[in-house]
Amino acid sequence: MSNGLFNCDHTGRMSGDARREQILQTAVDLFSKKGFKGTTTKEIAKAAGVSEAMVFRHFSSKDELYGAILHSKGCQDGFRDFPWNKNEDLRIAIREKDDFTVFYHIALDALNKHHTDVGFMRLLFYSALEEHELAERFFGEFVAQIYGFIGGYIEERQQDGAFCQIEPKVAVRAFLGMIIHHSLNNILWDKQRNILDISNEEAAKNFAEILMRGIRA
Amino acid sequence: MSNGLFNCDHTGRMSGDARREQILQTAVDLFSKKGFKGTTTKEIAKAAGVSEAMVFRHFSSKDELYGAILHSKGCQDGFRDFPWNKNEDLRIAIREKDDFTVFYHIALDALNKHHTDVGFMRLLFYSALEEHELAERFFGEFVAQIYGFIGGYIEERQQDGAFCQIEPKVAVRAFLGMIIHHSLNNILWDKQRNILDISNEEAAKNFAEILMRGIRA
DNA sequence: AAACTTAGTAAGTAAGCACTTACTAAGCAT
DNA sequence: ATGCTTAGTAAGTGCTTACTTACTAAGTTT
Repeated sequence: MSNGLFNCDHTGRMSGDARREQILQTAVDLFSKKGFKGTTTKEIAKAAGVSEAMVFRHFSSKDELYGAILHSKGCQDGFRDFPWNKNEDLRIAIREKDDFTVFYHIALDALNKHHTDVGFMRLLFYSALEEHELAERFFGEFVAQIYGFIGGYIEERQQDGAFCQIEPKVAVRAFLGMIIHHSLNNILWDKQRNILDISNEEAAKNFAEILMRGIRA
Repeated sequence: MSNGLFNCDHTGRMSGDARREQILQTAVDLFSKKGFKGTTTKEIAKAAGVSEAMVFRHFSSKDELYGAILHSKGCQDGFRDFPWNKNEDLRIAIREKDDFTVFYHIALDALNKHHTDVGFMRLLFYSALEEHELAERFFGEFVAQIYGFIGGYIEERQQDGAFCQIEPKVAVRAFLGMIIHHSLNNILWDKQRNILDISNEEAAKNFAEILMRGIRA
Protein backbone atom coordinates (compact mmCIF):
# COMPACT_ATOMS: atom_id res chain seq x y z
CA MET A 1 0.00 0.00 0.00
CA SER A 2 2.17 2.81 1.25
CA ASN A 3 5.03 1.34 -0.76
CA GLY A 4 5.81 3.11 -3.98
CA LEU A 5 6.15 1.38 -7.32
CA PHE A 6 9.42 -0.44 -7.03
CA ASN A 7 9.89 -0.28 -3.34
CA CYS A 8 10.17 -3.30 -1.18
CA ASP A 9 8.65 -6.62 -0.54
CA HIS A 10 12.22 -7.60 0.26
CA THR A 11 11.84 -10.38 2.73
CA GLY A 12 15.57 -10.83 2.88
CA ARG A 13 18.20 -8.57 4.32
CA MET A 14 17.78 -4.86 3.68
CA SER A 15 19.99 -1.86 4.28
CA GLY A 16 19.40 -0.19 7.61
CA ASP A 17 17.98 3.00 6.15
CA ALA A 18 15.65 1.19 3.80
CA ARG A 19 14.32 -1.00 6.58
CA ARG A 20 13.85 1.97 8.84
CA GLU A 21 11.82 3.74 6.19
CA GLN A 22 9.78 0.62 5.52
CA ILE A 23 8.92 0.15 9.20
CA LEU A 24 7.99 3.81 9.39
CA GLN A 25 5.62 3.57 6.41
CA THR A 26 4.09 0.40 7.81
CA ALA A 27 3.50 2.18 11.10
CA VAL A 28 1.83 5.15 9.38
CA ASP A 29 -0.53 2.73 7.72
CA LEU A 30 -1.42 0.89 10.91
CA PHE A 31 -1.62 3.92 13.20
CA SER A 32 -3.94 5.61 10.73
CA LYS A 33 -6.21 2.58 10.65
CA LYS A 34 -6.25 1.67 14.32
CA GLY A 35 -4.81 4.59 16.25
CA PHE A 36 -1.62 4.79 18.27
CA LYS A 37 -2.89 2.88 21.26
CA GLY A 38 -4.82 0.45 19.09
CA THR A 39 -1.71 -0.65 17.22
CA THR A 40 0.83 -3.00 18.80
CA THR A 41 4.53 -3.10 18.05
CA LYS A 42 4.10 -6.79 17.29
CA GLU A 43 1.61 -5.98 14.53
CA ILE A 44 3.92 -3.37 13.05
CA ALA A 45 6.79 -5.84 13.01
CA LYS A 46 4.68 -8.58 11.44
CA ALA A 47 3.31 -6.24 8.75
CA ALA A 48 6.85 -5.08 7.97
CA GLY A 49 8.02 -8.69 7.78
CA VAL A 50 10.59 -8.46 10.56
CA SER A 51 10.84 -9.43 14.19
CA GLU A 52 9.66 -7.09 16.88
CA ALA A 53 13.22 -6.49 18.02
CA MET A 54 14.00 -4.82 14.69
CA VAL A 55 11.35 -2.19 15.35
CA PHE A 56 13.08 -1.35 18.60
CA ARG A 57 16.51 -1.36 16.98
CA HIS A 58 15.39 1.44 14.66
CA PHE A 59 13.12 3.30 17.07
CA SER A 60 13.99 3.15 20.73
CA SER A 61 10.34 3.29 21.79
CA LYS A 62 6.86 3.26 20.33
CA ASP A 63 6.58 6.96 21.15
CA GLU A 64 9.76 7.72 19.26
CA LEU A 65 8.39 5.87 16.25
CA TYR A 66 5.32 8.06 16.38
CA GLY A 67 7.45 11.16 16.67
CA ALA A 68 9.52 10.09 13.68
CA ILE A 69 6.36 9.74 11.61
CA LEU A 70 5.14 13.24 12.39
CA HIS A 71 8.60 14.65 11.82
CA SER A 72 9.04 13.02 8.44
CA LYS A 73 5.53 13.98 7.34
CA GLY A 74 5.94 17.51 8.55
CA CYS A 75 9.34 18.10 6.99
CA GLN A 76 9.41 16.05 3.87
CA ASP A 77 6.04 15.10 2.55
CA GLY A 78 5.13 18.34 0.91
CA PHE A 79 2.98 19.53 3.72
CA ARG A 80 5.11 22.63 3.83
CA ASP A 81 4.75 23.60 0.18
CA PHE A 82 1.51 25.52 0.22
CA PRO A 83 -0.45 25.78 -3.02
CA TRP A 84 0.32 29.48 -3.36
CA ASN A 85 3.97 28.55 -3.69
CA LYS A 86 3.51 25.82 -6.26
CA ASN A 87 0.25 26.16 -8.18
CA GLU A 88 0.91 28.56 -11.09
CA ASP A 89 -2.79 29.02 -11.92
CA LEU A 90 -3.41 30.10 -8.36
CA ARG A 91 -0.55 32.59 -8.39
CA ILE A 92 -1.84 34.17 -11.58
CA ALA A 93 -5.36 34.36 -10.15
CA ILE A 94 -4.05 36.06 -7.02
CA ARG A 95 -2.10 38.58 -9.06
CA GLU A 96 -5.15 39.32 -11.22
CA LYS A 97 -7.49 39.34 -8.22
CA ASP A 98 -9.77 36.79 -9.80
CA ASP A 99 -11.52 35.92 -6.56
CA PHE A 100 -13.43 32.88 -7.73
CA THR A 101 -10.37 31.29 -9.27
CA VAL A 102 -8.31 31.98 -6.16
CA PHE A 103 -10.81 30.28 -3.88
CA TYR A 104 -11.43 27.50 -6.38
CA HIS A 105 -7.78 26.51 -6.58
CA ILE A 106 -7.23 26.67 -2.85
CA ALA A 107 -10.23 24.43 -2.27
CA LEU A 108 -9.39 21.97 -5.04
CA ASP A 109 -5.77 21.72 -3.96
CA ALA A 110 -6.75 20.96 -0.38
CA LEU A 111 -9.44 18.44 -1.34
CA ASN A 112 -7.03 16.61 -3.63
CA LYS A 113 -4.32 16.56 -0.99
CA HIS A 114 -6.70 15.16 1.61
CA HIS A 115 -7.89 12.54 -0.85
CA THR A 116 -4.42 11.28 -1.71
CA ASP A 117 -3.30 11.10 1.90
CA VAL A 118 -6.25 9.67 3.76
CA GLY A 119 -3.92 7.74 6.04
CA PHE A 120 -2.15 10.84 7.22
CA MET A 121 -5.44 12.68 7.70
CA ARG A 122 -6.70 9.92 9.97
CA LEU A 123 -3.41 9.95 11.82
CA LEU A 124 -3.68 13.67 12.43
CA PHE A 125 -7.16 13.22 13.82
CA TYR A 126 -6.06 10.48 16.13
CA SER A 127 -3.19 12.56 17.37
CA ALA A 128 -5.43 15.58 17.90
CA LEU A 129 -7.74 13.47 20.05
CA GLU A 130 -4.88 11.80 21.87
CA GLU A 131 -3.31 15.21 22.36
CA HIS A 132 0.12 14.30 21.14
CA GLU A 133 2.32 17.35 21.54
CA LEU A 134 3.94 17.05 18.15
CA ALA A 135 0.58 16.92 16.44
CA GLU A 136 -0.46 20.04 18.29
CA ARG A 137 2.60 21.92 17.10
CA PHE A 138 2.01 20.68 13.57
CA PHE A 139 -1.52 22.04 13.59
CA GLY A 140 -0.47 25.28 15.17
CA GLU A 141 2.22 26.07 12.60
CA PHE A 142 0.46 24.80 9.52
CA VAL A 143 -2.96 26.25 10.22
CA ALA A 144 -1.54 29.60 11.31
CA GLN A 145 0.08 30.02 7.90
CA ILE A 146 -3.14 29.20 6.09
CA TYR A 147 -5.15 31.71 8.11
CA GLY A 148 -2.45 34.26 7.52
CA PHE A 149 -2.36 33.83 3.78
CA ILE A 150 -6.05 33.53 2.93
CA GLY A 151 -6.96 36.10 5.55
CA GLY A 152 -4.42 38.45 4.01
CA TYR A 153 -5.91 38.06 0.55
CA ILE A 154 -9.42 38.78 1.86
CA GLU A 155 -8.18 41.84 3.71
CA GLU A 156 -6.56 43.14 0.57
CA ARG A 157 -9.78 42.70 -1.39
CA GLN A 158 -11.72 44.43 1.37
CA GLN A 159 -9.47 47.44 0.94
CA ASP A 160 -10.23 47.29 -2.79
CA GLY A 161 -13.89 47.52 -1.81
CA ALA A 162 -14.58 44.12 -3.36
CA PHE A 163 -15.51 42.30 -0.15
CA CYS A 164 -17.78 43.32 2.73
CA GLN A 165 -16.42 44.18 6.17
CA ILE A 166 -16.49 40.72 7.69
CA GLU A 167 -13.63 39.73 10.04
CA PRO A 168 -11.26 37.97 7.58
CA LYS A 169 -10.47 35.14 9.99
CA VAL A 170 -14.15 34.28 10.28
CA ALA A 171 -14.41 34.05 6.51
CA VAL A 172 -11.34 31.80 6.43
CA ARG A 173 -12.84 29.60 9.09
CA ALA A 174 -16.07 29.29 7.15
CA PHE A 175 -14.20 28.44 3.95
CA LEU A 176 -11.84 25.92 5.54
CA GLY A 177 -14.87 24.49 7.31
CA MET A 178 -16.57 23.67 4.04
CA ILE A 179 -13.43 22.06 2.65
CA ILE A 180 -12.24 20.12 5.69
CA HIS A 181 -15.71 19.01 6.69
CA HIS A 182 -16.29 17.70 3.17
CA SER A 183 -13.05 15.73 3.29
CA LEU A 184 -13.93 14.48 6.74
CA ASN A 185 -17.22 13.18 5.45
CA ASN A 186 -15.47 11.37 2.64
CA ILE A 187 -12.83 9.92 4.94
CA LEU A 188 -14.77 9.13 8.10
CA TRP A 189 -18.53 9.27 8.06
CA ASP A 190 -19.79 8.85 4.53
CA LYS A 191 -17.16 6.71 2.88
CA GLN A 192 -19.71 5.22 0.52
CA ARG A 193 -20.82 8.72 -0.49
CA ASN A 194 -24.43 7.90 0.34
CA ILE A 195 -25.33 11.41 1.46
CA LEU A 196 -23.43 13.33 -1.19
CA ASP A 197 -21.35 12.10 -4.09
CA ILE A 198 -19.60 14.85 -6.02
CA SER A 199 -16.17 15.27 -7.54
CA ASN A 200 -13.54 17.44 -5.91
CA GLU A 201 -13.87 19.88 -8.82
CA GLU A 202 -17.59 20.26 -8.29
CA ALA A 203 -17.16 20.65 -4.54
CA ALA A 204 -14.40 23.23 -4.98
CA LYS A 205 -16.48 25.19 -7.49
CA ASN A 206 -19.53 25.29 -5.22
CA PHE A 207 -17.61 26.14 -2.06
CA ALA A 208 -15.65 28.88 -3.83
CA GLU A 209 -18.87 30.33 -5.21
CA ILE A 210 -20.63 30.31 -1.85
CA LEU A 211 -17.72 32.04 -0.14
CA MET A 212 -17.17 34.59 -2.87
CA ARG A 213 -20.84 35.56 -3.10
CA GLY A 214 -21.16 35.29 0.66
CA ILE A 215 -18.54 37.92 1.46
CA ARG A 216 -18.52 40.26 -1.52
CA ALA A 217 -19.55 43.85 -1.08
CA MET B 1 -18.03 16.65 36.65
CA SER B 2 -20.51 14.67 34.62
CA ASN B 3 -22.61 14.39 37.79
CA GLY B 4 -25.57 16.69 37.98
CA LEU B 5 -26.30 18.96 40.90
CA PHE B 6 -27.36 16.58 43.59
CA ASN B 7 -26.12 13.36 42.11
CA CYS B 8 -23.67 11.13 43.80
CA ASP B 9 -20.43 11.12 45.58
CA HIS B 10 -22.00 8.25 47.51
CA THR B 11 -19.08 6.16 48.57
CA GLY B 12 -21.38 3.76 50.37
CA ARG B 13 -23.87 1.30 49.00
CA MET B 14 -26.01 2.55 46.11
CA SER B 15 -29.00 1.12 44.35
CA GLY B 16 -28.12 -0.99 41.33
CA ASP B 17 -29.61 1.39 38.79
CA ALA B 18 -27.94 4.44 40.31
CA ARG B 19 -24.56 2.75 40.37
CA ARG B 20 -24.97 1.58 36.81
CA GLU B 21 -25.73 5.10 35.68
CA GLN B 22 -22.80 6.48 37.65
CA ILE B 23 -20.36 4.00 36.12
CA LEU B 24 -21.74 4.85 32.71
CA GLN B 25 -21.23 8.60 33.19
CA THR B 26 -17.74 8.01 34.54
CA ALA B 27 -16.94 5.96 31.46
CA VAL B 28 -18.25 8.68 29.10
CA ASP B 29 -15.94 11.11 30.79
CA LEU B 30 -12.88 8.88 30.55
CA PHE B 31 -13.51 7.54 27.04
CA SER B 32 -13.96 11.08 25.77
CA LYS B 33 -10.67 12.13 27.32
CA LYS B 34 -8.53 9.12 26.49
CA GLY B 35 -10.37 7.07 23.89
CA PHE B 36 -11.82 3.60 24.18
CA LYS B 37 -8.56 1.73 23.95
CA GLY B 38 -6.76 4.33 26.02
CA THR B 39 -9.08 3.86 29.00
CA THR B 40 -8.79 0.82 31.28
CA THR B 41 -11.62 -0.80 33.19
CA LYS B 42 -9.53 -0.37 36.32
CA GLU B 43 -9.45 3.39 35.80
CA ILE B 44 -13.20 3.51 35.28
CA ALA B 45 -13.77 1.53 38.47
CA LYS B 46 -11.43 3.72 40.48
CA ALA B 47 -12.98 6.93 39.17
CA ALA B 48 -16.42 5.59 40.01
CA GLY B 49 -15.24 4.60 43.49
CA VAL B 50 -15.98 0.89 43.18
CA SER B 51 -14.04 -2.27 42.53
CA GLU B 52 -13.39 -3.40 38.99
CA ALA B 53 -15.72 -6.34 39.47
CA MET B 54 -18.67 -3.96 39.85
CA VAL B 55 -18.05 -2.60 36.37
CA PHE B 56 -18.34 -6.11 35.01
CA ARG B 57 -21.40 -6.86 37.09
CA HIS B 58 -23.25 -4.02 35.36
CA PHE B 59 -21.68 -4.36 31.91
CA SER B 60 -20.61 -7.81 30.84
CA SER B 61 -17.71 -6.47 28.78
CA LYS B 62 -15.90 -3.24 28.01
CA ASP B 63 -17.51 -3.30 24.57
CA GLU B 64 -20.97 -3.58 26.05
CA LEU B 65 -20.24 -0.60 28.27
CA TYR B 66 -19.31 1.38 25.20
CA GLY B 67 -22.45 0.25 23.44
CA ALA B 68 -24.58 1.27 26.43
CA ILE B 69 -23.07 4.75 26.31
CA LEU B 70 -23.91 5.28 22.68
CA HIS B 71 -27.37 3.84 23.20
CA SER B 72 -28.18 6.06 26.15
CA LYS B 73 -26.76 9.13 24.44
CA GLY B 74 -28.61 8.38 21.24
CA CYS B 75 -31.97 7.68 22.85
CA GLN B 76 -32.12 9.90 25.87
CA ASP B 77 -29.83 12.84 25.76
CA GLY B 78 -31.83 15.10 23.54
CA PHE B 79 -29.87 14.23 20.45
CA ARG B 80 -33.12 13.23 18.84
CA ASP B 81 -34.96 16.47 19.46
CA PHE B 82 -33.87 18.57 16.55
CA PRO B 83 -34.04 22.35 16.93
CA TRP B 84 -36.91 22.63 14.42
CA ASN B 85 -39.01 20.62 16.86
CA LYS B 86 -38.17 22.64 19.94
CA ASN B 87 -36.96 26.13 19.12
CA GLU B 88 -40.02 28.34 18.71
CA ASP B 89 -38.09 31.26 17.15
CA LEU B 90 -36.79 28.88 14.50
CA ARG B 91 -40.26 27.53 13.72
CA ILE B 92 -41.62 31.01 13.28
CA ALA B 93 -38.71 31.96 11.02
CA ILE B 94 -39.31 28.89 8.88
CA ARG B 95 -43.00 29.67 8.57
CA GLU B 96 -42.23 33.26 7.61
CA LYS B 97 -39.37 32.23 5.31
CA ASP B 98 -36.96 34.56 7.08
CA ASP B 99 -33.85 32.89 5.64
CA PHE B 100 -31.22 34.59 7.77
CA THR B 101 -33.08 33.85 11.00
CA VAL B 102 -33.59 30.23 9.97
CA PHE B 103 -29.90 29.67 9.31
CA TYR B 104 -28.88 31.72 12.34
CA HIS B 105 -30.91 29.62 14.75
CA ILE B 106 -29.82 26.32 13.26
CA ALA B 107 -26.19 27.37 13.55
CA LEU B 108 -26.49 28.80 17.04
CA ASP B 109 -28.37 25.78 18.30
CA ALA B 110 -25.74 23.40 16.98
CA LEU B 111 -22.81 25.46 18.28
CA ASN B 112 -24.35 25.66 21.74
CA LYS B 113 -25.08 21.94 21.78
CA HIS B 114 -21.52 21.11 20.78
CA HIS B 115 -20.19 23.47 23.42
CA THR B 116 -22.22 21.96 26.27
CA ASP B 117 -21.36 18.39 25.34
CA VAL B 118 -17.70 18.47 24.46
CA GLY B 119 -17.22 15.04 26.01
CA PHE B 120 -19.76 13.43 23.77
CA MET B 121 -18.36 15.20 20.71
CA ARG B 122 -14.93 13.79 21.43
CA LEU B 123 -16.42 10.37 21.99
CA LEU B 124 -18.17 10.51 18.62
CA PHE B 125 -14.91 11.40 16.95
CA TYR B 126 -13.10 8.56 18.59
CA SER B 127 -15.80 6.13 17.60
CA ALA B 128 -15.78 7.39 14.02
CA LEU B 129 -12.04 6.77 13.81
CA GLU B 130 -12.29 3.42 15.55
CA GLU B 131 -15.19 2.52 13.27
CA HIS B 132 -17.52 1.38 15.98
CA GLU B 133 -20.68 0.13 14.28
CA LEU B 134 -23.01 1.91 16.68
CA ALA B 135 -21.32 5.22 16.07
CA GLU B 136 -21.66 4.69 12.35
CA ARG B 137 -25.38 4.07 12.65
CA PHE B 138 -25.72 7.10 14.90
CA PHE B 139 -24.07 9.32 12.33
CA GLY B 140 -26.05 7.80 9.51
CA GLU B 141 -29.45 8.34 11.11
CA PHE B 142 -28.80 11.70 12.71
CA VAL B 143 -27.01 13.33 9.81
CA ALA B 144 -29.50 11.99 7.27
CA GLN B 145 -32.31 13.83 9.08
CA ILE B 146 -30.37 17.08 9.14
CA TYR B 147 -29.60 16.93 5.44
CA GLY B 148 -33.24 16.09 4.80
CA PHE B 149 -34.60 18.99 6.77
CA ILE B 150 -32.24 21.81 5.83
CA GLY B 151 -32.02 20.53 2.26
CA GLY B 152 -35.83 20.55 2.12
CA TYR B 153 -36.00 24.15 3.26
CA ILE B 154 -33.46 25.25 0.68
CA GLU B 155 -35.33 23.40 -2.06
CA GLU B 156 -38.55 25.12 -1.08
CA ARG B 157 -36.89 28.52 -1.24
CA GLN B 158 -35.40 27.65 -4.61
CA GLN B 159 -38.90 27.04 -5.90
CA ASP B 160 -39.85 30.45 -4.51
CA GLY B 161 -37.07 31.86 -6.64
CA ALA B 162 -35.24 33.11 -3.56
CA PHE B 163 -32.17 30.86 -3.87
CA CYS B 164 -29.99 30.00 -6.86
CA GLN B 165 -29.98 26.55 -8.45
CA ILE B 166 -27.26 24.96 -6.35
CA GLU B 167 -27.65 21.30 -5.37
CA PRO B 168 -29.29 21.67 -1.91
CA LYS B 169 -27.16 18.94 -0.34
CA VAL B 170 -24.00 20.76 -1.33
CA ALA B 171 -25.26 23.92 0.34
CA VAL B 172 -26.10 21.91 3.47
CA ARG B 173 -22.65 20.41 3.48
CA ALA B 174 -21.05 23.82 3.18
CA PHE B 175 -23.18 25.19 6.02
CA LEU B 176 -22.67 22.23 8.34
CA GLY B 177 -19.00 22.42 7.46
CA MET B 178 -18.70 25.96 8.79
CA ILE B 179 -20.52 25.03 11.99
CA ILE B 180 -18.91 21.68 12.74
CA HIS B 181 -15.44 22.78 11.75
CA HIS B 182 -15.74 25.78 14.05
CA SER B 183 -16.77 23.54 16.95
CA LEU B 184 -13.96 21.15 16.09
CA ASN B 185 -11.47 23.98 16.31
CA ASN B 186 -12.82 24.98 19.69
CA ILE B 187 -12.80 21.41 20.98
CA LEU B 188 -9.66 19.94 19.45
CA TRP B 189 -7.19 22.20 17.77
CA ASP B 190 -7.54 25.72 19.07
CA LYS B 191 -8.80 25.24 22.61
CA GLN B 192 -7.16 28.46 23.76
CA ARG B 193 -8.87 30.35 20.90
CA ASN B 194 -5.56 31.69 19.67
CA ILE B 195 -6.53 31.75 16.02
CA LEU B 196 -10.10 32.97 16.41
CA ASP B 197 -12.02 33.92 19.52
CA ILE B 198 -15.66 34.76 18.86
CA SER B 199 -18.93 34.01 20.63
CA ASN B 200 -21.32 31.40 19.31
CA GLU B 201 -23.76 34.20 18.46
CA GLU B 202 -21.19 36.02 16.35
CA ALA B 203 -20.15 32.82 14.61
CA ALA B 204 -23.74 31.84 13.91
CA LYS B 205 -24.51 35.30 12.55
CA ASN B 206 -21.52 35.30 10.21
CA PHE B 207 -22.02 31.73 8.98
CA ALA B 208 -25.72 32.31 8.37
CA GLU B 209 -24.95 35.48 6.44
CA ILE B 210 -22.30 33.84 4.29
CA LEU B 211 -24.59 30.95 3.42
CA MET B 212 -27.63 33.12 2.75
CA ARG B 213 -25.77 35.57 0.54
CA GLY B 214 -23.80 32.71 -0.99
CA ILE B 215 -26.81 30.85 -2.33
CA ARG B 216 -29.46 33.50 -2.90
CA ALA B 217 -30.69 34.18 -6.40
C1' DA C 1 -34.97 -12.96 63.92
C1' DA C 2 -34.52 -16.11 60.12
C1' DA C 3 -34.33 -16.50 55.01
C1' DC C 4 -33.28 -14.42 51.01
C1' DT C 5 -31.67 -10.99 47.71
C1' DT C 6 -28.42 -7.81 46.13
C1' DA C 7 -24.27 -4.36 46.36
C1' DG C 8 -19.87 -4.97 47.00
C1' DT C 9 -14.87 -6.77 47.26
C1' DA C 10 -10.04 -9.18 47.37
C1' DA C 11 -7.50 -11.90 45.02
C1' DG C 12 -6.97 -14.11 41.45
C1' DT C 13 -6.11 -15.84 35.88
C1' DA C 14 -4.59 -16.09 31.26
C1' DA C 15 -3.40 -13.42 27.68
C1' DG C 16 -1.21 -9.41 25.78
C1' DC C 17 1.74 -5.46 26.13
C1' DA C 18 6.22 -2.64 25.33
C1' DC C 19 10.65 -3.64 25.52
C1' DT C 20 15.37 -6.64 26.30
C1' DT C 21 18.90 -10.07 26.04
C1' DA C 22 21.86 -13.11 24.09
C1' DC C 23 22.69 -14.87 20.13
C1' DT C 24 23.38 -15.90 14.57
C1' DA C 25 24.56 -14.98 10.03
C1' DA C 26 25.01 -11.97 6.02
C1' DG C 27 28.09 -8.55 3.79
C1' DC C 28 32.21 -6.35 3.09
C1' DA C 29 36.98 -4.74 3.66
C1' DT C 30 41.74 -6.10 3.46
C1' DA D 1 40.32 -16.70 4.48
C1' DT D 2 39.91 -13.57 8.55
C1' DG D 3 38.03 -10.06 11.31
C1' DC D 4 34.67 -6.64 11.97
C1' DT D 5 30.32 -4.47 11.38
C1' DT D 6 25.54 -4.76 10.90
C1' DA D 7 20.73 -6.95 9.79
C1' DG D 8 18.29 -10.11 11.87
C1' DT D 9 15.94 -13.38 15.35
C1' DA D 10 14.04 -16.55 19.32
C1' DA D 11 12.91 -16.45 23.54
C1' DG D 12 12.41 -14.18 27.06
C1' DT D 13 11.15 -10.05 31.13
C1' DG D 14 8.06 -7.81 34.12
C1' DC D 15 4.02 -5.43 33.94
C1' DT D 16 -0.81 -4.43 32.57
C1' DT D 17 -5.01 -5.84 30.59
C1' DA D 18 -9.93 -7.54 30.42
C1' DC D 19 -12.39 -10.49 32.88
C1' DT D 20 -13.58 -14.28 36.90
C1' DT D 21 -14.20 -16.62 41.21
C1' DA D 22 -15.40 -17.20 45.68
C1' DC D 23 -16.69 -14.77 49.14
C1' DT D 24 -18.93 -10.90 52.65
C1' DA D 25 -22.15 -7.79 54.34
C1' DA D 26 -25.90 -4.49 53.81
C1' DG D 27 -30.95 -4.36 52.90
C1' DT D 28 -35.46 -6.32 52.51
C1' DT D 29 -39.21 -9.59 53.30
C1' DT D 30 -41.99 -12.30 56.09
